[in-house]
Amino acid sequence: MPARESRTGYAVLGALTLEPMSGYRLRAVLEQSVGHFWRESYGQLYPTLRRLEADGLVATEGRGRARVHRLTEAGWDELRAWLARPVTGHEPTRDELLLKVFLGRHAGPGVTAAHVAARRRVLDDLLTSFERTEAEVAADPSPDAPYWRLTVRHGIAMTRALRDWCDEALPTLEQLEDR
Amino acid sequence: MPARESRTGYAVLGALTLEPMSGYRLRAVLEQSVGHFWRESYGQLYPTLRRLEADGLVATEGRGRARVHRLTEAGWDELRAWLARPVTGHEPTRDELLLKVFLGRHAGPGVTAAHVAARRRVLDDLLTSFERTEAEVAADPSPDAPYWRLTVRHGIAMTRALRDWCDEALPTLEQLEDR
DNA sequence: TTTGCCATGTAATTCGTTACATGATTAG
DNA sequence: CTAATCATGTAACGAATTACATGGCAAA
Repeated sequence: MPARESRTGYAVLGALTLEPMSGYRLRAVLEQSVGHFWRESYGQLYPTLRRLEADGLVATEGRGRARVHRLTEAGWDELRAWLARPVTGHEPTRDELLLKVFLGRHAGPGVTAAHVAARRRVLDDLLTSFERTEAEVAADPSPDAPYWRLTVRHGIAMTRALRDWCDEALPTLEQLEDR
Repeated sequence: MPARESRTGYAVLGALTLEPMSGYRLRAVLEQSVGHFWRESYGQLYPTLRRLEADGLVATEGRGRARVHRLTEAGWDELRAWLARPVTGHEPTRDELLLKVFLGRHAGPGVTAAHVAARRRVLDDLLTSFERTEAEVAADPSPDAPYWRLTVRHGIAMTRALRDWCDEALPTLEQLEDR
């Protein structure tokens, strides 16, 4: 049994607070807005939409290109109830890079450092991307924008910390291999 | 199809580099050493051990309380080959707290701040625990210890960054609700 | 002798991705 | 007309957790 009830359902309900939209659009919106800490695939999305509709939390209107899903009153209630519930779990995410660092002594010379360097390389780009996003959100007059901004700042903080860790770890690794 | 080949198998092989041990002990060792970024349950562990043995990567010796699993030469080779392969994926972990923050405007007053405060509360304890661990690892003469230490420092860096983010987010949230 | 830890495992269930398959609509 | 995008979905697969079930051994 999974520790978590269907979180995908709540991500969907959450995205539909923005406006009614198609499943396809939903995926794109999720990717652009919460993509840096939450990702959904079609294989999850469509079955979830049907389940939500069966439960009366989402209603589907129109057909063809004009087909959209929207939150029902029950959907809003369910979402608000979920928002009020304590955050469950705090599960450590499995980090493959860290596992390889942990076992680094058994790797060939330079191998682990290369992994860290590879990770390091993407972080600056990620950071500028976050910073551009923050500027956009800061200029967004939507009443949601301040909340969105907090999540972006979270991304910035974590990315910076990770970058600094890489910069600290790389010399250490090189030094370890001098022997 | 999962993006990742069985990472559990490599975690098991990795833990067995320390010494031959039972599945039960394996679980405990994993929890204590890499538990902050990697967690395995018995439901994964035992089937994985059998699979590894069937593949000739692990050999099982003794029986009863004296039963232990150890790495074979093939197991060492497989582990080293995996260590050398680039880290796959960089998947953003689904963060339920962030999703609730993102949707914070739709929550009742104080609700989102309470979630952040709850998270904040555990971080100091976590941090002191990490710092104690770091001191232990720093004093550990094992040739593995410097690598272990890097992963602990990663935990410290991330925890501090998260704590600082909470401290920044809380006043913002309170201010948002003044309206 | 009974409590607790060591030890191994299974069953049910959910989560989630990837690859595949199909078709409508729209812009060039 | 044709390529790209919008749109919906299914099938196969594997990862992973939780709860359950069982038993030996050792110490108090």
